[in-house]
Amino acid sequence: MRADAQRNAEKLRAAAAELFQERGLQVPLKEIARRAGVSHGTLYNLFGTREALIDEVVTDRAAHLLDQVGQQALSLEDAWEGFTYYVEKLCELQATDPAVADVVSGRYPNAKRLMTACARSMGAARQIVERAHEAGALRPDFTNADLVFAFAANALLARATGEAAPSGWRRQAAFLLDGLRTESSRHPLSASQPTPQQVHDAMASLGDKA
Amino acid sequence: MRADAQRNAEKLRAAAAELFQERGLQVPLKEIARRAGVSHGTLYNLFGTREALIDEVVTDRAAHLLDQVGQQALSLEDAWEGFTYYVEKLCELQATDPAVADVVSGRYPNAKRLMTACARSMGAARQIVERAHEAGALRPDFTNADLVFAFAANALLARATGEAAPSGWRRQAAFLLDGLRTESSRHPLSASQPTPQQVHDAMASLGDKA
DNA sequence: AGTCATCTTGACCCGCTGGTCAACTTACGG
DNA sequence: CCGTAAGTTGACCAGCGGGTCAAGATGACT
Repeated sequence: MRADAQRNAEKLRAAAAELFQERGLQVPLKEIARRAGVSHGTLYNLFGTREALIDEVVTDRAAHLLDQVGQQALSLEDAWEGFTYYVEKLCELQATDPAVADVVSGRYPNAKRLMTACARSMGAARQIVERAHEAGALRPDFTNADLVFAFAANALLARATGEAAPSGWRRQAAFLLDGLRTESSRHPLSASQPTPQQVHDAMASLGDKA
Repeated sequence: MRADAQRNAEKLRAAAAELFQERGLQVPLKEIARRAGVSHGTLYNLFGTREALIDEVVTDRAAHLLDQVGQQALSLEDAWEGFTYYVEKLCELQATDPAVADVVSGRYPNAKRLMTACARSMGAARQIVERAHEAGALRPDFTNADLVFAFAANALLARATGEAAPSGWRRQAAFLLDGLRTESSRHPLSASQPTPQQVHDAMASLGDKA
């Protein structure tokens, strides 16, 4: 690789990192090129696809953040505290950082490294939910899939209302958490669980409409 | 107005009603014209703006549905039952009918009749929340603004995951409701209320991104 | 310095949206 | 039945996004 190409790749990575973080993973590639000060042709040249760029620029940071939150949650003595910490922190991360929100919502199936990081994070979530169940703190009918939907809802709400009402999502998250304690499960759910396939499809299509 | 124009207007209204209901209020106007079997020029001719078309085609049905849910909720003896009925039904309406979801989310400020219907519905919501508060069933720190955000979250989630997991939103709504009972308010909220201005801005910008 | 592979550029393609308007067609009253 | 006002049409404008590629520029090696 020639030195100028190297430099341009670096400029593009920097611009992409900024824009992804500011506006999410769907920012126009041409805009990234513009901010980097190179032609968009060069971007296509050096990275080929959006996914490749994401994988180089977002994956490590996102994986690090997600791992950190998961581990911190598991390191807390109390299982319920760990669970609330996890939910709150992750919601905050989503609200703060659109790139992470998009990662959590799990589209971009072609970004391989990203997907593995995402899977690892899901594992942590499963552990955290399980531990809370075992401690008898989390209502038993709350599943991992429900958590995924909750994060999806939070991501969408935070993105849609984030600028106008920066902590709108926060109260919703708090209300939800209060509804997830064991004591609340007196009132049985009427809606049945979605299948794993449904969860997967739902997440994959998160960004398609609206 | 000439008879053929009348007929075309009718065809356009019918097509618009269908498409709005199927896909929400942002469907391309050209697509409405296509389904109606007329040129898009004619649509602009007869209605001028999207808002005008919405006002003619959506307002009455949406207003009727919203009023009905509100009145039904208030007619229930038990204040808490009324509240849950209202939340559940309205969430269901949003999930079932993208047009109504868009109405509830309150964009399209130029559709005058729609906005007044929307305001009336907000009034009913306020009553329902108040009554639940007075009955001591609803946690005291839950406000009207929170309800608006909850509906926004539900609309976004239902639209994003509706096809893949048609009742994903339902469980979220159920968990939320369980968190809204008075007993749950032991755990005080840390996030402060959004200002009315924030709520307004947040709703106005709901459809802009993502 | 000269040469050639590598790299960059920006014009160009596609499809999608909203929106306008001159030229054509048609309904309807006299 | 015919003239004219009313209505319709589709080509056209502009803007957005993704994506390609021939032509030109430039880094690097001899």
